[in-house]
Parts: sequence; structure tokens; C-alpha cells
Amino acid sequence: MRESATERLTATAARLFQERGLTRVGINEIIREADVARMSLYNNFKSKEDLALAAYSAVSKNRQDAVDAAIAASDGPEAAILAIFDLAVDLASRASFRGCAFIDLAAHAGLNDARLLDLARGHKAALRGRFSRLAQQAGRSDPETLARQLLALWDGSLTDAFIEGDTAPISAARSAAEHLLRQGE
Amino acid sequence: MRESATERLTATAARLFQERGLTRVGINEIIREADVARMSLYNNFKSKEDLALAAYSAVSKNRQDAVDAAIAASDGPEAAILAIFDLAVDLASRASFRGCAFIDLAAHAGLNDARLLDLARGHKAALRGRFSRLAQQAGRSDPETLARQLLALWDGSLTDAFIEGDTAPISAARSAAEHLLRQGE
DNA sequence: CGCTAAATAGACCGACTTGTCTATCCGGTG
DNA sequence: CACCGGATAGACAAGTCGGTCTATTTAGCG
Repeated sequence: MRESATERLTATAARLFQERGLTRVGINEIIREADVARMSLYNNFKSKEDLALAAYSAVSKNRQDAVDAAIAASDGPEAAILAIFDLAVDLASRASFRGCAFIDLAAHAGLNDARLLDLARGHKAALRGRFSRLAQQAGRSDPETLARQLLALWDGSLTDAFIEGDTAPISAARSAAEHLLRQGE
Repeated sequence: MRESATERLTATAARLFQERGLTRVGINEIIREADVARMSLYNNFKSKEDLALAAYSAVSKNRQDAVDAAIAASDGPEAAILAIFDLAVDLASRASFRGCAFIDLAAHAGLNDARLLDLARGHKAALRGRFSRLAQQAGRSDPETLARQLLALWDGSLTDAFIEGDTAPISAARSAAEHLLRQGE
């Protein structure tokens, strides 16, 4: 037996929301792609926003796991930070890449559903927290500021990579991160 | 006599689109706020996207003028670059701030209308071009890379400032720009 | 087999969207 | 005053959206 309707719905919604954003994907398309009846969606989720909450949570968890794996595979905090930027290149190299899904989510969900905005905030805070921890392990005196700088480089370079259709902004951001790491050690 | 319908429509659309984004503002709201009849909109613009094109073009021009004014008022290219980041603080301090309007535009218009995506691309390229010129004036050997780094810091910090609801990311980005300027002079 | 409970397809609803059409009104000009 | 072109309000069309409901089929199980 194949995976449950809930799993198929969550996975399909996660994929479509990443590819085109929350508001540009309707439930008709989701249930068609997930091969699930309309009522099966509403039997498993109270609303589209509840489904979105589950889908984006799964995406967030996957991203954080990938970041943690990259950190674990790296030799020291500085290398780990650069390895995280290498992940961004992977993300942006996918054909369907359209910028960070959580930026789009925050821009879109802000006014309607506080839960979705909180999820986007939490995702960014989680990444920033990892940067901060690594900066602290690298012996930085002000790890929070460095973490904010690295997060801005991450978010901005992913955004610019989408707008330009090229990964050059991410490479540049990675080298900026190297400079910042060398600066105040 | 007050300003023309075209001017009122463009100004109103520019304001609303900045506040809430292209797709979250309908023409009904625009014509109501602009105090213009429905048909007056369609007599002056072929479609909502044509109005959006005019509105976002005006916003882009205003932003570029503000950047140029900040550059002109600065003492040297390094100071000019930092002055541009001070502009970001002003932008993000407005109560209605919801991140860079052109990032939202690019994310949203990408699939529907190539003209709007090109406008967003052009806006980012214009800012990047100014960073590049300043970097060159500062005697940098690789002004393009520095320009990309500064643009990523700009876009990322504006985005993070919106998501966090605080201007701290911009201050951090500004100090990162200072570091980058000191680094490879 | 027969029963039950769940999953299904699809009609349907109300709200909302952009865009068109029509009928009216207002202001400037001869 | 009479006229006329442009602006007006608002009905309307055609489509999409999220969500509900019903009638039917399917699947599990004693």
C-alpha cells in the first residue's frame, strides 16, 4: 500500500509551494497531483492554511537537517559556515528554484495567518541560531552580529540568484562570508 | 484642479503595491483610493499589469533618485556606500514596510508577465551598478564581486528586517559592508 | 457472504477577481 | 441656452478560489 493521503498531501503541497509559492497553488492542483479526493484533504486538514502549515514545517525541518548534516561533516566552525553557503548553491541550482520559500511565505502570509508568519520567522531564527552557535565556537566576541550578517548574505544571495537566474550572487556571498570570518577572529 | 487621473492612479497603485504587494491589492481598492471611476482606469491603462508597470517604474525611479542623492551628498565612495545602507534603515523604519517591493514583485510576477520581472531585474541591476561604480571609484580590483556582496547584504537585510520586525539586520549589514570595504582596498 | 466505515468523484456555494458595457451626468465651448 | 465629449457609477460577464455536501464506490473484516 502506498503512503497515506496525509503524507501524499503534505509532500505534494511542500513541493508545489516551494516551486510556485503558497498563493499561486490552489487546492484543486494539490489534490490532483497528490491523487486524493477533495474531501480527503478536508478530512485530514481543517483548511488550506493548516495543510500549508504542515507542508512548510516539513520543508523547514528538511532544510535544517541538511544544514546540520553539513555542519557535522565539516572540520571546524569556519568550514561549517562556508559549507552552509555551499548548500545554497545546491538549492539555487535546481531548475524550479524561485528564491527562499520562507521569504515568499512571510511576504504573503503576514496579514492573513499569524501561524504561517511565525513559522517563517522560526525558520529564519533557526538558521540564524546555527550561524550564531558556529560563530561562538569560532571564538567570536559578537556572534549575534556575525550571525545576522551571514543570514543577510544567505537570504540576499538566494534572492538575487533567483532574480538574476544565476548562482554568481551566492559565490560572491560565500567569499564575503570568508572575509567576515577572517576579519574579527 | 487636482492632478490627473493617470497620476492619481499611478501614485495610489505605487503606494498600495509597496504596502501589500501586487497581488494582494485589487483594482477595486485602487480606484476607490484614487477616487477614480473604473473605466477611467481602463481608458488610461490597458490592464492592471500595465498600471503596475507604471507604478513600479515610478517607485524604482524614486528609489534610484534617493540613492543618487545620498551618493552625491557623501564624501567619497566608501562613505556613499554606507550612506546607501542608511537609506535602508529609513525604508525599513516606515510602519508599512514589508520588505523590498521588487523582491515581492519578482517572486510574484515571474510566471505571468515578463515585463514586470524585467522591471524587477532592472531595478536590482541598477542598484548593483551603482555599488559597482562606487567600488571602482574606491579603487577595488574586483568591483563586480563587491557589488554583488553589497547587493546581497542590502536585499537580505531588508528582508530580514521585515521578517523580524526590527532594523537590527540592517545595522549588522552596514557594519559588514564596512568590513568588506576595509578588507580588500 | 454481508455489513460497516472510509474514501471517492463531482456538483455546488458564496465570495472574490479582472475586465466590459451601458446609461447618466457634468463641464467647457459656441 | 444647447450641445457634446469625457468622466462617472454601477450592473454585469466570466473565471478562480476555498470550502461544503451528497451520493456512490471501495475496502476491511467477522
